[in-house]
Parts: sequence; structure tokens; C-alpha cells
Amino acid sequence: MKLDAIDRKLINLLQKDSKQTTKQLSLQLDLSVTAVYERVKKLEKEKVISKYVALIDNRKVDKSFLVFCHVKLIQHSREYLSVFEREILKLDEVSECFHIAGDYDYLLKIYVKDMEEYREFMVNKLTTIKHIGSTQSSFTIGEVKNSTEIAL
Amino acid sequence: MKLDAIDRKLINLLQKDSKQTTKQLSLQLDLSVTAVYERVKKLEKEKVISKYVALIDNRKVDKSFLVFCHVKLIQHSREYLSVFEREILKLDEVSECFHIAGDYDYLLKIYVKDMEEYREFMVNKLTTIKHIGSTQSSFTIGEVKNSTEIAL
DNA sequence: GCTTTGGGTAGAATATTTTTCTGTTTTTAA
DNA sequence: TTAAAAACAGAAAAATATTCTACCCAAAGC
Repeated sequence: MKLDAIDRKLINLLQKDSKQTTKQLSLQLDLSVTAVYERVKKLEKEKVISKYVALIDNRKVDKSFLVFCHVKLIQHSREYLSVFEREILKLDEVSECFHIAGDYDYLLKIYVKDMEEYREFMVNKLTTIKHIGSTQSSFTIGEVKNSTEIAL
Repeated sequence: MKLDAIDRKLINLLQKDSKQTTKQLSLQLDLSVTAVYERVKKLEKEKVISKYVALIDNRKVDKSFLVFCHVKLIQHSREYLSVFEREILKLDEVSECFHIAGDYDYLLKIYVKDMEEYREFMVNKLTTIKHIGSTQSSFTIGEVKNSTEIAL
């Protein structure tokens, strides 16, 4: 799918606030309500927009402790990678998990209540996964930027 | 604000899909439309729900290359930290930036088109920021999980 | 040159949803 | 136990989303 300048501007608006009415969007884009409506529907149909979600303030739900954890497996066999990834998907505390190149194999973003809950998570959940070689945890001191936007 | 079991279930539903109608939510929560409506409004008012956004497929908008970059400053003075953070906020490619404890000071999540665009970003943007000691980039090979949900 | 076709658009209509309103039930605290 | 506050339900009203019809305009073909 090809995106023109209007599509990109529309995507940016929806990345910032998806609760805007098509009327509001139409004013900002200098288009009719119908024109905006059909562009949005097309972006949804083509899966450019994958979903609409509510973002939650982690402090307000008592998940103030954010940790990034690097994980190294003992081997890089397809089998080991597959097992690890399947098990990670079961852990709700892990909001993000990426397979990365470099010294460590995976980078995890983990939301918990506090250090105690993190210890529980490490001891009873993460490190029970097979084939993990080593881990290194980085505790978040401050949040400079935590956006879901992708700049176009 | 105190959250009961219904609030948590509601938050989970909205974290997964914020386009559901209050009617749909009411069926899943066994409540009336009005009861759901008022709970949602309260969560918004209390900023438990911070915003509603559209999530974009990075591959569909030609930002397939995801990089995590660790940054170390030459010193940890308030001044240096402040300058760095202010400059990072200006860089659209950086979707996340956290101040972390450990060997490196910051962890950045960066969406770009490809390695060439990343090189451009490093040379012309990131490394032009004052007081940076060293950086280490981790390129993403695969995406196991990339959620915005916080498990409650 | 003229017509045809299709994509994008606009405005009006209809359908759906949100929001408000009123009254009731339940919970909380004195 | 009772008064006050909070939570809830159903209906009415307001706003919005969605559909429908028609228009415009550029490119392609006769």
C-alpha cells in the first residue's frame, strides 16, 4: 500500500490520539468527513493500523518498577530459541521481548511492582526457563520518553 | 484511586482493544452500559488511562529496522543528564528513552528504515549530542513480543 | 476531440453509539 | 439503624459513525 502525505499526517494524528472524531480529523486535514473516514478504513484494512489500545499509567496501577533484562542462552540452536520464546510469551510481566544480535540474545522489558516482585519473577519464572545461560538486569531510574509512536 | 476486580478486567479489555463499544464491554463485564461508561470516565479522569492511540505496523510504514542503543555519558552531572535528555526528546526516531542504572546510563529504542538510515541517525543526530562517552547498538533480529499492555 | 472509467471526494440519510437524565439499589460511615 | 454517598439500570437525547448517492477530475482508449 502506498501512503501519501495526507495518509502520513492522518497516521500521526491517530498515533497521538485515536479518540478524535472523524470530524476533528477532517478539520486538521482539510478534507470531508467521508474522505477521512475512508482513508482510516483503508489503513485498518491494510493493517497499517494494527490496533487501537488504551495506554495505562504504570504508576497508577502499582507497576512502577521497570526493568530491562538481557538474556543469553547457553546455545543458539533453533530448539533452544524456540523453547525460550514460547515460554516468554506465557509471562505477563514481560511486555516486550526482542531477539537481538550481539553479546546477549534477548532483551526484555518487564513491568513489576517493586524489587521484591522482580526477585519473585526472576527466581520463580524467568530463570526456570531451560537453556538460559546468563541474564543481566538494568533497573530504570527515570523515564525520559515512553512513546508508542513511530515517526514517518 | 482504588481499583477493584471489575476495573482491572475493564482495563485489560481496553488495553487489548479500545475500539470496543461500551455495549460490548458491558456484556463481557456483566454490567449495564451506564455502569461501564462511568467506570471508564473515572479511569480517564484519574489518568489511570493516560491516552488512546492507534498502533502502527512498523513494517508497513517502512521502519523495519529496530535498534536498541545503550548510551554512556562522560560524566553524571545534573547538567549533562539534562542536556542529553532535552536533546533526545527532539529526535523523532527515538520512540523510547530510559535512564537506567548500571554500566550504561540510557537505553534507547529506535525505529528506522534500514542500516543506512541508522548510520545517518548516529552520525548526524545522536552522536552530535554533547557529553556522550560511548554507545553500544543492538540490532533486532526478531520480535517475540511487542505489547503495550501492563499485566495487572 | 470525445467518451469512458475509476479513484477520490462531498453532502445528505440512516444507523449506531455516546452521553445525559431520572430513579433505584447498594454500600459506607456515623 | 439511619443518613449520605456511591454505584447501578433503563430510557431519552445528543453526537458520531456509517452508508448511500452523486459529483469532479484525471488518465486511458476510441
